[in-house]
Amino acid sequence: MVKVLIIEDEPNMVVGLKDSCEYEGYEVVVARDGKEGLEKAATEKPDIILLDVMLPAMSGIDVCRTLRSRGIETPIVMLTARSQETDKVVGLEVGADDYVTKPFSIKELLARIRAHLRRAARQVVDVESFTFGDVELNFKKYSARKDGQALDLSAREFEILRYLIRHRGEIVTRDQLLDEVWGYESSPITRTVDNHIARLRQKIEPDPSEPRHIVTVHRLGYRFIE
Amino acid sequence: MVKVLIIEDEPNMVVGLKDSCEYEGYEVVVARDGKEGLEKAATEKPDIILLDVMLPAMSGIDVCRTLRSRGIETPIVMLTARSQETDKVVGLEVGADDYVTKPFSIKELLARIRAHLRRAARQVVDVESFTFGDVELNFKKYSARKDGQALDLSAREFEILRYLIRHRGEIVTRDQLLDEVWGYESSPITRTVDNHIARLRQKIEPDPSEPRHIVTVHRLGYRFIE
DNA sequence: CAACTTTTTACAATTTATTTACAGCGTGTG
DNA sequence: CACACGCTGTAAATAAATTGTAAAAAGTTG
Repeated sequence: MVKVLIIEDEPNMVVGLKDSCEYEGYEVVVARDGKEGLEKAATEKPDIILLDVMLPAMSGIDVCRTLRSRGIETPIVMLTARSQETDKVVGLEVGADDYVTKPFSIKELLARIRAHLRRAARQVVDVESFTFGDVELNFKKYSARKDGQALDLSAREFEILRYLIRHRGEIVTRDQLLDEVWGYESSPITRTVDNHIARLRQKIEPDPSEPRHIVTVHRLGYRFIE
Repeated sequence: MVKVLIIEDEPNMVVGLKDSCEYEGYEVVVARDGKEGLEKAATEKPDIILLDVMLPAMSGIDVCRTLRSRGIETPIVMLTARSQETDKVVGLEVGADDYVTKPFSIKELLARIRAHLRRAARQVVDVESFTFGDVELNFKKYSARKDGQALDLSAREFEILRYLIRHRGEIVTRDQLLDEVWGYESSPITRTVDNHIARLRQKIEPDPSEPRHIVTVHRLGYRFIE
């Protein structure tokens, strides 16, 4: 069973989050301040942590930094009333995985939680490098080669490839990619994915006009084949 | 036999619902308040639940939320006198499958119940892959083979096959296919279905001019036979 | 600001879906 | 049994939806 640790002092917020998470079928543990949060993160071993930035005594930023410094790699979603960009940057720098600004829709938050849990679950079987055709990828170093030659891929391109490879053989929809690679909740009609795929094909396919690795499945999406 | 749990306190309503359901051939269990409802949902294992929003002590919303949080996935149809949109939204958010506002026609309610039961029944027998004759389908990967050879089916063709297979042995009308596969509400006269069936036969039948799997039932529709 | 990456836009190319048209079939009737 | 009439099969034409991709616009980064 999935366990969620909520570190939040504002009672109304706690109730709302707790109910939503329990409704989602998660087990919930609540901590009212940073100190308690640190303790419970260690003892309860939650699968994900929802962390308010504004806490009495010890700020969420500090809690997050401390957790990471202790080697705890549980996904952390930061919650805040402030919408300043700087906060977001600090939060992510300090090791949070996601950052949600109040007021947020519960639906969106739950979706993000699901995404993190999915990602975390998958990481176990994740590989550091992957080779197909004459392409060689190193996900840890973000480096790639084709025919032994250095190949220049952007961060986004790497993420797309990583996702496709994780799901190789399966059909991956554009929505799925937008959700998981871009982190978008709902997708307006956009051709972004197609464009990235096209560029990727130019880079990795032996013959981009006749893709062998990133195959399109009409009406459904794409499929990666080794 | 289909069992319906009615959670409702108003006696007249109970009688009306009970009679209608029994006339429809369902077995009926009644709970007079939320607490009793929760108990019976667990002990009686109904196939569907009709739940009044206005209940003494514990509201229908709470009952619904609790049921879902306990992992009970039985279809829930909420009944209410209020017609505010907000109620509806809350109801559906909290995990109800449908929402009917009083006064409602019994006929409509029964139709909705049937729809939910159909849907629920289908989910159980759903498969990831299916084999018949020398054809092998994988609905998850949207891949197909015939005689071991890759077979190219469009997304729509897959959906038609999926529907036929779910209802194998039964007669499936063109309207049914248009409704369920195409999502069309009402169907003007069209030969679309016939054309798709013809194309499917070309692809999957050993001898398309003498169909063995997708058989036409004159004046009624088609029937899938393994 | 300059170099780069990402996203949007626009339109062509491709694939799939639908309609049309007509031949042939099934069935009930005189 | 022939014949009418609605039902079905299906090729071909037409329409619609989906995808590829270049180029422009917007956004990022150092």
